[in-house]
Amino acid sequence: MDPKSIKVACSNCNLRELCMPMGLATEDIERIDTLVASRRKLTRGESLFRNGDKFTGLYAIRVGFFKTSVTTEDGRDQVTGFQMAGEIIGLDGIVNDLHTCDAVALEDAEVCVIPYDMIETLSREVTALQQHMHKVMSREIVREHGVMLLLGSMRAEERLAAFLLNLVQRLHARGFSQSELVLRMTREEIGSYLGLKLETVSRSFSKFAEDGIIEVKQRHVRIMDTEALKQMVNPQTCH
Amino acid sequence: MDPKSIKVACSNCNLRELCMPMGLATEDIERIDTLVASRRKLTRGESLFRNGDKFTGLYAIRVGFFKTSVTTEDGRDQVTGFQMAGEIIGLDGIVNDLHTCDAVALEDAEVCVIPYDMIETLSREVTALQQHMHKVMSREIVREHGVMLLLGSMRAEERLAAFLLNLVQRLHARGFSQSELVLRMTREEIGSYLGLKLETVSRSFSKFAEDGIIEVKQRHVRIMDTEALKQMVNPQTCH
DNA sequence: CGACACCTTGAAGAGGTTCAAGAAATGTGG
DNA sequence: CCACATTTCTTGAACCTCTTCAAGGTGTCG
Repeated sequence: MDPKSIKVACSNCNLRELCMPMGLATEDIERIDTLVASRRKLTRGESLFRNGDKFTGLYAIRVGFFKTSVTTEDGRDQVTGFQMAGEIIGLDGIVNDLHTCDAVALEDAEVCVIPYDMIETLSREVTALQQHMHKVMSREIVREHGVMLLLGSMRAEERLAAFLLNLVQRLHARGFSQSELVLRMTREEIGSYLGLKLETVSRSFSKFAEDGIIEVKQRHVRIMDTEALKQMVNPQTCH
Repeated sequence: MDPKSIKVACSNCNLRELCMPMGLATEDIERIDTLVASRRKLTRGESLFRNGDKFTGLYAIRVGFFKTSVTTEDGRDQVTGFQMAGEIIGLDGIVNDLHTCDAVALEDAEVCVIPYDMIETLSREVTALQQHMHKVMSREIVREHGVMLLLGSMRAEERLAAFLLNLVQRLHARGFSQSELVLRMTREEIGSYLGLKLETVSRSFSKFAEDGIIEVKQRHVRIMDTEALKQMVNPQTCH
C-alpha cells in the first residue's frame, strides 16, 4: 500500500475522535478519508489565513497551537480563541466566502486541509458527517457564549482562573497532565483574549502564585489547587 | 385552499428573504414550506426555551423581539444577543441536544417552529437549505466575534455607540427608520449585553444626548448624528 | 391612583490601566 | 558557543474609568 495514502487517511489518524464523527460504517469511513485534500505545515508565527482571504475550506489541526483574532480598522485587535490539535478552524469564512479573522500558528504546526465543497457534498450523503458539522458549529457558538460571559461579567482573576481551567481541561482530554501546562501564547495574547492588559495578566499570575494556587515560571504553569481556581470562577458555590 | 395551510407556508411569508434561502426552484419551495411545523405565540416576558430544556428545533422569529442569555451557577447572567423578526434562535441546542441559554420575548411575539430532524433531512436533499443553514451558523459565529471585540477592547461609550448602530442597521434592513428606534430592552439588559452596569448605560445615553448625537426619551431614541457614532466606534479613522 | 419597575444623577470607591523601569528569557550573528 | 539585541515578563506608582451606593424622578399597569 502506498505509504502516502495511509498518511492522509482520517481513519488512521489518532485525532479522528476529536475532529471527525464516530461510529461510522466502514463504507462511510472510506468516504470520509477522501475529505482531507492535503496537509499543510506552518512554522511558528505563520498565518494559516488572514482577514479578507478567500474562504476555501476548513482546517483540522493535527499538531500545534493556534490563535484566531479579529481586528478593527483602527488597529485594535481581539484574540477570539486558542485552538489545539483536533479542533477545527475556519468556520468564520462560510457566511461570506471570506475569512473575517486571522489564524496564526503559535508553534510549529500541521493542519489537514478540508475543501469546503467536499464537506458540502459528502455531508449530504453521510448523515453522521452532516450532524458532526452542525455540532462543531453549534459548539463554537456555545463556546463563544462562555467567552461573552467571561468578558462581560467576570473580574480579572476570575477570567484568568477560567482560562487556565479551560486550557488544562482541553489538554487533559488530549492525554496531557491535569496540573501542568506550557502556555504557547504571550501574556499580551492572554490579555487580549481575556479583555485585560498584559500587566494585569502578569499581576494575576503573581497573585495566584503568592496564594499557592499555582506555580509560574515564565510559560510553565503548575496548578497546585484546582479547587481554588474553580471557586474563583464560581464564587457562590461555597458549600 | 385551506387558509390555515396558506398561513404556515414560508413561500407566503414576507420574511422569507431573511430566514430562508433564496432562489429556489418551485419544487424546492414546496418542500421548504413543509419545514415549519407550527407557530407559537408568546407574550412579553415569556420564555421560548430555557437553559437545560431539551433541544427539539430552531425558531424563526415572525414578529417580536427576543433576548438570549446565559447564566452561571452562582446567578450572574450575561445577555448574549437580541434577536428580531427574520432571525433564527436555538442554534446553541444542537451540540448536546440541550439548550444552554434562555430565550425570552421582550414583547409579544410569534415564532415559526422548525423541528430539527426535518432540517437535517431536507438539507440533505435541498442544497440551498444546507448552504443556508451553514451560513446562518457561521454568521452567528462571526457576530459573536464582533461582540467579543466589543467586550474585550472598547470603552463604555464606544460599546453603546456600536450597539445603537448595529440595532438601527438591522431595523433599517427591515424597513424601519435609520434614525429612530424604540428600545425593547431595559438599561440593565443593554448593560448586561455590553458588559456594563445599567448606570453606566444611562450615563452614556445622557452624554450622547448632551453632545447632540442622539435624543433620548426613555426607550425612544433618535439618532441625530450617525457619523459621530461611527467615529466613536472607529476613532482612528478620522480622515 | 397607588404600587412597582425603570431610569437618572451624584459622590465615593475599587479595579484595572497607563507609564516607567528593570529583570529574565529567547534568538541571532559573528 | 558566546555576546548582544530583542522580546517578554514583572513590579511599582499614579491615574482614570467604571462601579457601587444612594436618593429621587418618571413612567406604567392593574
